[in-house]
Amino acid sequence: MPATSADATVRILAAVRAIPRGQVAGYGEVARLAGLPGRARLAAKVLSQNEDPDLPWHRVLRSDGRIALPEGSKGYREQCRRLRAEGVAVERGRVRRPRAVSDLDAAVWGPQSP
DNA sequence: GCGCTGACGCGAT
DNA sequence: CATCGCGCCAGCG
Repeated sequence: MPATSADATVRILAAVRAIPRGQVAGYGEVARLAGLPGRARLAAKVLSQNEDPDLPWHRVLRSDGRIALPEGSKGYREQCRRLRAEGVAVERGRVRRPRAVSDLDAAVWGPQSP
């Protein structure tokens, strides 16, 4: 577990960066992959504060596949746009999961990591 | 130290 | 399948 909130932030950002292009993950998933089970809200907070344009924050959604940002907001439209640009199908503010997120475990922890 | 707030999650209805 | 309610965790005034 992270000793400081700064560590947690770094871990969460790392987990987000680990999401493969064209795939999506829930806030809870991201937090879990970051080694912070149950801190979905923290993951959301971190993303809301983030300013890095290279960070694939748009690949993070609610557990039900719904876009978390308020519909019609700037960020909402931006997220839709970026997702579609990656070939992700977005319908009625929701994302059709192209694939399972289970692959992320290997992407983050590695195939041989405990 | 306390209460409010939020880019959340999940079971119940 | 769409909603509602309650629980959770951190940040902030």
